[in-house]
Amino acid sequence: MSDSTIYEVARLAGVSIATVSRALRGTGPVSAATREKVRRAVEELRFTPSRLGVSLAEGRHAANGIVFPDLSGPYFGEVLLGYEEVAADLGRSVLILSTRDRAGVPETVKDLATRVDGLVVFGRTLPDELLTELADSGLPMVMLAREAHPGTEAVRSENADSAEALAVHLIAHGHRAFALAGGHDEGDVSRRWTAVARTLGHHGIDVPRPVECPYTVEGGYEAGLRILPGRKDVVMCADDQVALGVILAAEELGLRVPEDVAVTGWDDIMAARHSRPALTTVRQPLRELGATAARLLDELIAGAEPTNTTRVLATDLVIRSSCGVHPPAQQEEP
Amino acid sequence: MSDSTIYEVARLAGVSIATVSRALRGTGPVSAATREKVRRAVEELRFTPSRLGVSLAEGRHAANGIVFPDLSGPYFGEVLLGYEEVAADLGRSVLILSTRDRAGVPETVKDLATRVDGLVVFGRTLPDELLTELADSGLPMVMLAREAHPGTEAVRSENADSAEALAVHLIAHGHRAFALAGGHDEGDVSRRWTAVARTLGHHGIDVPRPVECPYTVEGGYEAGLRILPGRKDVVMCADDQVALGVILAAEELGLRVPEDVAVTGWDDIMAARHSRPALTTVRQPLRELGATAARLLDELIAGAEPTNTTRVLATDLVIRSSCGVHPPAQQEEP
DNA sequence: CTCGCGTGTGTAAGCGCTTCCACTGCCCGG
DNA sequence: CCGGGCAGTGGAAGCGCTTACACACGCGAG
Repeated sequence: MSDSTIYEVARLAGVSIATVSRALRGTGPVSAATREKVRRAVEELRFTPSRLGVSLAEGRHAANGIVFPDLSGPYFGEVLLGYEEVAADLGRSVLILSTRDRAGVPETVKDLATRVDGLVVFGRTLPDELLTELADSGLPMVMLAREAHPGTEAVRSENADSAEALAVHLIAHGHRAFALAGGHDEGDVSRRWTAVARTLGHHGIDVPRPVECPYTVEGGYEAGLRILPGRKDVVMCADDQVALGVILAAEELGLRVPEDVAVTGWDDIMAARHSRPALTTVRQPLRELGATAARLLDELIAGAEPTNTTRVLATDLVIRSSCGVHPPAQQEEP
Repeated sequence: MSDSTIYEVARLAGVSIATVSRALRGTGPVSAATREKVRRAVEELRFTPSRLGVSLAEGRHAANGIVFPDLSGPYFGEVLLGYEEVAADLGRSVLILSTRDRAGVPETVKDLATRVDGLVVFGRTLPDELLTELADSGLPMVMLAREAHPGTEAVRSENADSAEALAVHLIAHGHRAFALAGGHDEGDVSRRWTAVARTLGHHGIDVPRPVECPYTVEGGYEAGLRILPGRKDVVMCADDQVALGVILAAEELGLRVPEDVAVTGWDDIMAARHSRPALTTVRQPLRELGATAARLLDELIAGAEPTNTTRVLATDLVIRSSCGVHPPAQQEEP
């Protein structure tokens, strides 16, 4: 971009750069005649102020960052969508960083931090020391899908109550032999499994140990192959992708869902609605999660003090057919 | 971010800022003792160079932008994933901009352009004049999922041959009454429909006019309700989401897929594999599309001259059950 | 006829960095 | 014993902008 600079505009308009700046931003008084001269010069040179110069002088970037572990699957895309939308409305650009397993993440994140006015960080994407270091440096930060770290805000969706409601529904179906698919040390999921365990306990049902697996269809498939030969009534999965994988495994093993084994997911991704059997799951307000994070971050950037508080967004239990047979009236449109 | 500056590091280390810079970047000679003093000062102050200062001095941003119409649905997320991955490996940050229907897009894009070294633009997201203006200003640009605009590179996936292969397959199934769901003025899709029309023509089959609809499940559902009462054998859809919607509409109308009507998609999103019937579709290498764009852009930024060339990536015809009944051997794992 | 003030404009000081250029020692070959 | 060269370092310009401050001018009030 060999763009023209404010100096060339000033020269062409026959004024000083200060006047050009004032005319363009509407700060300070500028006579109508001058304003017009500047306007013409800007047009002729196709001048757009360099963001670098502006940011350096203003001391702000007008940009936000967001850090997530991976962009695959529908989950992060949806959240990002809500985030970008609000950020754009607030006049801020969005920088994304997907950490995956990549090495050198701390350096990359610190570099990102010098490009933005604030950062949204997903779940356990970054080590706690790094979060502390960033927060201590005064960088506004919002945590997503986890509890607030000291010096930040946070937003996640509800876990325990929904998990309990789902478990209760499954018990009402008559299911007694439960299995859990998907690792459990991560914040959100462990919260759900804890609630499920409590509920099962209340009903005198054996509490299974979660079978760890990656949160992908393949991961669910592998987990399903390990779990299903154990003659379970129902497999509760950490998310919808895992559930889809478990259903695939069930098919492979000649088991019918939900007649032989029920399966539930979490998130309500698009495929959950279209799969057969359609997936019983818990809908998270993904876009709203992103949008809320963007708004919280904006408040912090505007100067609000971090409250170390976690907002909790409500979820919806979505009953479809994968959890057992329902009387028609009870079923949602598939 | 009240970060420390290179001046504070220099003072603490007892050297000049020039030396600090050289020590940190490894340009120019620095004695081991000095290097160590600088290292310690950097550590103590937790110094990370301001990207703003670096970029302004270097005259480059080490960042790429990407502009797409919308982030909803799996399509863009996957492409973005491939793009971000390669960009990150090349040491570049990624700025995203989703235009949606928002007003003031040209201004926003121009602002974005001053934050990056190069831009990837999706399909027909931006008006041609704007593309020309950006290209003329010397901004390296890569077009995605469309033909190259003058002064740019482009990458898309193959359309005509795959569309023909799909049509041939459907004809072999015995289908004769074709319908097309999904608008057709957009580049990629119109290319496919043209190829389908040619193929049908060769076989003496009536060429239907595409029924316009948004590329969403809802759009497909609406289109399906309009199309299906017309007693068609097969509905070819602009993408998988539309196809899923048409299947929903078929169900609503009491039609069985594929026995009463066959349905095909395009893209091979996750839901295509898990829906029942599983969707016959054409797999686009979405991540590879993004990755290729990132690499092309990097070459342009490195100084390569734009060739106005369009790379075409190969697709895969994915035969599943929504297009008709196959002998078991012919079917892909669902 | 002044003084004071508001309007309109220019000058210049940063913002945080990179890098060209100049300078100081010191070592080594002649 | 001397000059050339080089390792090591600092000074300062410059990247493109915003804005505090200074200044000039014209006007109405005293």
